Amino acid sequence: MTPEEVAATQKFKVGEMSIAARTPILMEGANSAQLFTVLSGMGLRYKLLADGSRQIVNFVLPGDFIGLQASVMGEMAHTVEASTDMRLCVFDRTEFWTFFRAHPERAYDLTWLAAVEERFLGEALTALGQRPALPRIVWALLTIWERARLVDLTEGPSMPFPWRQQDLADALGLSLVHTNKTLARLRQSQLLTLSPGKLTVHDPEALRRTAGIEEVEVPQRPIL
Amino acid sequence: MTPEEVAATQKFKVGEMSIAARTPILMEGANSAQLFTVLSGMGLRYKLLADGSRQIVNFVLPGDFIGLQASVMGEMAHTVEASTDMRLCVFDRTEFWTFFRAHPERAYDLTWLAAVEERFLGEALTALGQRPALPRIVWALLTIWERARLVDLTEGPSMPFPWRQQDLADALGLSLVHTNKTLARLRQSQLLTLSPGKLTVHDPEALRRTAGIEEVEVPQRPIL
DNA sequence: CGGGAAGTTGAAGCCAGTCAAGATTTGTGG
DNA sequence: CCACAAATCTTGACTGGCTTCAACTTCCCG
Repeated sequence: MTPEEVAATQKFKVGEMSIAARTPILMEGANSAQLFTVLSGMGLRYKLLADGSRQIVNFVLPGDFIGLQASVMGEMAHTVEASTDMRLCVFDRTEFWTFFRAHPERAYDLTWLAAVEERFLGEALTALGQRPALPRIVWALLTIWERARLVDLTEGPSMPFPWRQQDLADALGLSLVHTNKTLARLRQSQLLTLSPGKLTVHDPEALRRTAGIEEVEVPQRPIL
Repeated sequence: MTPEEVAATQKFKVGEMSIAARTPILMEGANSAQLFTVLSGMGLRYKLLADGSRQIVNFVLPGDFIGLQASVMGEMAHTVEASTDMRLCVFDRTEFWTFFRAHPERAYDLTWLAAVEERFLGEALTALGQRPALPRIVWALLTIWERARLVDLTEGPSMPFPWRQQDLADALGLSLVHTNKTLARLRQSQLLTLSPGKLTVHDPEALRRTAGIEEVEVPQRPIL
């Protein structure tokens, strides 16, 4: 961005906002007047079904954009919830589109962000549809870990992991019990350790090989 | 669109193109100079894995937009292939962005299309992650059927279905055998008939109930 | 220190995968 | 127009990865 663009973007930032852990940010079906960029903290996107089951659609990290669906389609297709305390950059929806009409490059970035999410969901779908439990879990954790690296959340091989095993299970379409047992196997193989609050990836290369994963490529993306 | 907008859009249409059934339109990893809107015919989006398995990411119907990922991220994350003969409206990528800078409303539409795809993939992920085989198949077929209705491909309760059972299986993460047996059960229950080339939905309401699906809502979306 | 949430582990059962063979349809060359 | 081959669909039998059920342990936090 040029300095002028940054200034213009700043002008449309309504403010910042703190959210406590375990609090919903946007609910499924909501048509919020606000949009957010995550400044810090982590969260979850999920859908709830009538029978009480839950599908976690993605994990939310700093830099993520929240509320695009509501802006463009009129309502969110999933709920977004804070897993840790979060700080959000708040934009106003109406101003937002005014801003975009004036800055087509930002519209391009927005489309880019949507395309990145689409791409990720395609990969997630492939993991759920085609991979057995162990490679599926490896794929998910490696992907989160790579994303965390890009936003500097890692300390060497480790990163904060504020999610429960139940969350991971709900993301991957596995039962909690099987998820737990598979994580135990991974821990014993010394390739990866998931302990409460912390994920450590000891050998990404070996993990990729044992799980038959070609590569975990997190695409470059713009930040608003 | 206003008449002027239609005219401007027409100007950036490079031409039309016919594609034979079973021909790839855009390959995974490709960075095409062209974008397409489907005028007629049906296709598939899919990803291939190293072990030879295949995940079908979506079914392609008239009105669908192809090539957004390559435009914005530099490469396609999946392959798009024609299942029937198709006619495509061709746009040039470079001109395209020029056009969009001049017409922000079209940029809005593009983002909308990306958001619709993101929403669909979230629902597909939920189906694969949370639903057993029978409701999963019902969800997929009802969704395709509703989409087909919106573009007037249905004749009463029926629609052309150019895909094999193997395609459906690869879309839903099920084996061909189990897909076949589940389809047989649905046929016997008189709710739905899938025969080669033709899908007939006899009782959408009852299907939704037996499959525990709240509603199949295909969001409104712009067409370029 | 007590209670609730999260993590762990074992046992039993089932949904869906795999293997295998046959039936049906489609396409094609003689 | 027929005959053969290839692709797709169908069905049965067996197997196994994952789910469910259940109990126990560990970790927090008030």
